[in-house]
Amino acid sequence: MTTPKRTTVYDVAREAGVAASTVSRTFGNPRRVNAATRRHVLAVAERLGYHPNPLATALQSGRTATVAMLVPDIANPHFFGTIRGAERRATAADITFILGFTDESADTERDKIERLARSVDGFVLASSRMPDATTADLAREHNLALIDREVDGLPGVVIDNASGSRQLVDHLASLGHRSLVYLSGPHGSWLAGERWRALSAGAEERGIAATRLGPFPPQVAGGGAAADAALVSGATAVVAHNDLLAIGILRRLAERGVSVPDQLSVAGYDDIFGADFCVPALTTLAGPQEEAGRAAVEILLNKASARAAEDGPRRVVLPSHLVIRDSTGPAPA
Amino acid sequence: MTTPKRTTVYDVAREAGVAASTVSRTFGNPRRVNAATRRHVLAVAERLGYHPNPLATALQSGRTATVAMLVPDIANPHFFGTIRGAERRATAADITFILGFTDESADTERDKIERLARSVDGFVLASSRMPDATTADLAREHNLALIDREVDGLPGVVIDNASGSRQLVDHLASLGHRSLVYLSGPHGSWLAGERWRALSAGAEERGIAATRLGPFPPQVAGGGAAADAALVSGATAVVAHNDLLAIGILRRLAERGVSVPDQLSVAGYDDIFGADFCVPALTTLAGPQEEAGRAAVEILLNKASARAAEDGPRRVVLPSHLVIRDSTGPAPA
DNA sequence: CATTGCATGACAAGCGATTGCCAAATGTTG
DNA sequence: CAACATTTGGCAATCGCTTGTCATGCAATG
Repeated sequence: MTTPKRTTVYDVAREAGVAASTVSRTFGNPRRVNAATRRHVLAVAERLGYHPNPLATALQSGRTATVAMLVPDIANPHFFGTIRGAERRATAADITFILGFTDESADTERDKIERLARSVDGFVLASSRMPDATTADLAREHNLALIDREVDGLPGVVIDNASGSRQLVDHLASLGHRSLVYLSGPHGSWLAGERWRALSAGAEERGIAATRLGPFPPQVAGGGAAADAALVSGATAVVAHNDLLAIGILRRLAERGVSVPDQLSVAGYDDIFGADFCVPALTTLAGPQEEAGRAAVEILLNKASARAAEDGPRRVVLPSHLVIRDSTGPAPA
Repeated sequence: MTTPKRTTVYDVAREAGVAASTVSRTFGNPRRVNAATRRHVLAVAERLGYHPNPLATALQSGRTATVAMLVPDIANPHFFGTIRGAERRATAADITFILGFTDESADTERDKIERLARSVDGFVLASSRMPDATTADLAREHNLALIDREVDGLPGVVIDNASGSRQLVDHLASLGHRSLVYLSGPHGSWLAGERWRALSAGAEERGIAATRLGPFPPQVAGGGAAADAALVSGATAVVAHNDLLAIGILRRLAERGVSVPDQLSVAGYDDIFGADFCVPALTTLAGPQEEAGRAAVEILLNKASARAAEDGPRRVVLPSHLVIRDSTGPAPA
């Protein structure tokens, strides 16, 4: 169970006939040690089964070789890809990956950050629920990379919702729709604001009416109320805040005998697991989720190492693309 | 970004007029310090914004207050619940939660364990792919809790597949099916063996024929081959290794114009996200996923603290229940 | 009132690395 | 061959906290 006695730098040093510092440098700063010596030390280390103790390393150096990712809720398949991308990137760089859920709560988020502060080199905040000011404050003390969220001056990666939403509007417009309704996500959600902004701007351009309803909980369960609200609105197309909500809407519409897309078109965001096999299959805006997670960790890693050429926070915008399936169709006559 | 200077036990000690050890005990061993002193120290700590450095604590004490969970692949929604349950339980106990993916590889799994060994108090291994011997070896040096896997002498939690599979067989038998085929998961999968064992035993009892085909990759993409194989077998009911595979099968059958459940009944395991809204909605064996994750972490925590009353490895068996939906029906005449 | 027993708190030695500084060894150059 | 520039390796302090050991002061006991 518990290890009796681990081999340390000293064991290796003694066995190899060098100083402990040399062993340390062999691992952490190889160019400071002679190639031959290095090889020898590594061989001895190998033979003794030595691995540097990450805690001791972190304590002294301040580098923990660990990043933490905070996600609102794992119940949303949307985050799978992002989580996986982040984990993969971290692992590839020999970085330990900590995952936490914030239950959609800004307080929990903040709390977890404080709690983990000393144990990690940085945080990936996915769809953070914290207000701008709080986030900016935290960024002063911690290394942050945001996903799907923009805060002035902070680095991060977003999936291009603006142009994606335009595509969505164009798609609907081309099908003859003259009015659409956006069923909004959580109140404080940056993404919801962003999407609505793009949607309404696009709608105006195309000369079609756009209204916003909500907020609705961005879950399948939120679909009931959302669908009913959409029906009352009289619009011929609904754009849901995300696929979870859209799927819930499809269900409710089926229950109420509203035919999709004949009577009403429905679209979502994220292209989550299941979006292709619900009925009808969902038209949705897809983005490179995994890439987003990867890029966010990348940002963290870069900031940690070369803080050179830092001409501003690193911002990454990833392209989105519209996946047209069966839930959208010509506007009813 | 980087903290300039953190407050330490010494700062607090000086400010509070006590020894550093007293401050330390105030946090780690409260009963060793006078209530009044304790209150005072805590107040000072609060005022100074002091939090013990988890790394330093871990380095000295050997307790890291961290657990790691290793999961084959996050692409399978099946694991969401388990991950979430584990994270919740850990967080509730003020334990940091590390998540890693093993890509269905025993080597990766083993490697990650070695790598994290010093940084965590224990591992939750979900659907571990490692052979029994390896697992037992590792358990000698590390604190393990298995999920959905049984290895002699090791603690863990499983969802009762045996009785669940019986329920499944009974359900099919009662619908008049006289032959079923099990489309098996990965070759080395303990779960696959377990399910087949229970399925075939149950089938024999009910006097119906059971065959096993595969292995198939336990993913939606594996469904094509699986469905075709099932059709050739001539059985009237197929039981897929998991819902992912089952959903893939449903798709393929739809493509081929085979009507489910009229011509063929299909069932899966796990009751994953989407199992209720695929077409037809999937009959599947559901289990308390979240509870499993929670229980596994619990085991780890108990082992770490009270290693008393240890009359054997702790084993938890969680009940499963059959969710009957539309993908199973009367056997064709 | 002297004695014994406890509960507290202080000291100091680690836990296992990293790293600034300096000395020795090596190689280069005139 | 002397003089100097570079490497390379070693010493020792340090990161922030835990914990065994021991001294102290107090209350309880006879």
